[in-house]
Amino acid sequence: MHMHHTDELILDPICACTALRKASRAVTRLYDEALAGSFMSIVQFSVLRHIAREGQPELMRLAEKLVMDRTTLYRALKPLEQRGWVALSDAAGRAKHVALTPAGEAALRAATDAWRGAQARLLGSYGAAEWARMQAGLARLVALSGGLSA
Amino acid sequence: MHMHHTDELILDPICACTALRKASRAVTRLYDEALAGSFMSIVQFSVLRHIAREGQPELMRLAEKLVMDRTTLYRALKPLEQRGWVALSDAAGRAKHVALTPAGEAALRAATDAWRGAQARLLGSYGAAEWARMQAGLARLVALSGGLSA
DNA sequence: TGATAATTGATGCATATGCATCATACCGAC
DNA sequence: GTCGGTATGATGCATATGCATCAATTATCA
Repeated sequence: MHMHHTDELILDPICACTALRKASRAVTRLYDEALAGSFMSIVQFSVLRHIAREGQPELMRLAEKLVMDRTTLYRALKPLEQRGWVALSDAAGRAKHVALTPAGEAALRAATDAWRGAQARLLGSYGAAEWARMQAGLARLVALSGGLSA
Repeated sequence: MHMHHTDELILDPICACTALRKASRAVTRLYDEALAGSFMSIVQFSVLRHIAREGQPELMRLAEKLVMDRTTLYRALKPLEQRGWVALSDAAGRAKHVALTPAGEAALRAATDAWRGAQARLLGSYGAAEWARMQAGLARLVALSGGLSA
């Protein structure tokens, strides 16, 4: 049997992070395709949806919920603000809040149909029960990672 | 009970893509921290590891294995090439191959220790058996997404 | 063989991602 | 009230991500 001279490098098991990132990329592609007609990415959809869910969250609180770096969120909000989908409070010196505008609500509502289609297709194939377990596992990974890194 | 006027937007279940991306970000942070001393990110580690595993893969083949867009991989390789960790064949007109250089092998070997630590910490907390199931599910999501999107 | 299709690499564009850093504002201890 | 620590937002930097597009090359088939 042929052996590479780097074989000792590949005896370790699959990288958990890499496996997650691969799945994340593959599924992101699927959802982005579904949302293309709604003129937003799944990332933007996710941000809008979290804002809708939270009401008028502080930026930091929103970043935590999204498991995003602060600065990543701040800049992700800019195109949404430019399109008039979200509005930032500029309370001087205090934590800013972000809220959906009516246009943002309309955009989110319209995109939700496309999103629901992608979600149904994927989870219909994957299996709802299996997905429930996966979802719980993913949430646990987030919690664990927070504890292990911070 | 207080109701937001956007309540009808948030009745849908959790977004599978968003859940994956959150976990991906959280775990990426963990692994990037662990690899910081090795002067590479988990993405770069992942690319190097796949090259080691494949030998001298064609760029396209490598991108598929990594579930990456072609162009993302091409550009991810540039800093690795500049550091002398990988070498690209420039066979005129034909598919290029990429291979680890001795320096690349050394860097990968050195980083593998740090990686193994992060992996052990995370999976030790998460549970090896549960992780095996998660890993199988992630692979299935990749396969399903490929089928559903292409 | 010659036209056409598929593959591959490269680049422009836009956004995503997170770290380090800075400035400001807030808060708690004293 | 002041000082020091913390929280928050902003920005520079580097890389990640993927789409659209173009050029060149290879494969296919009539």
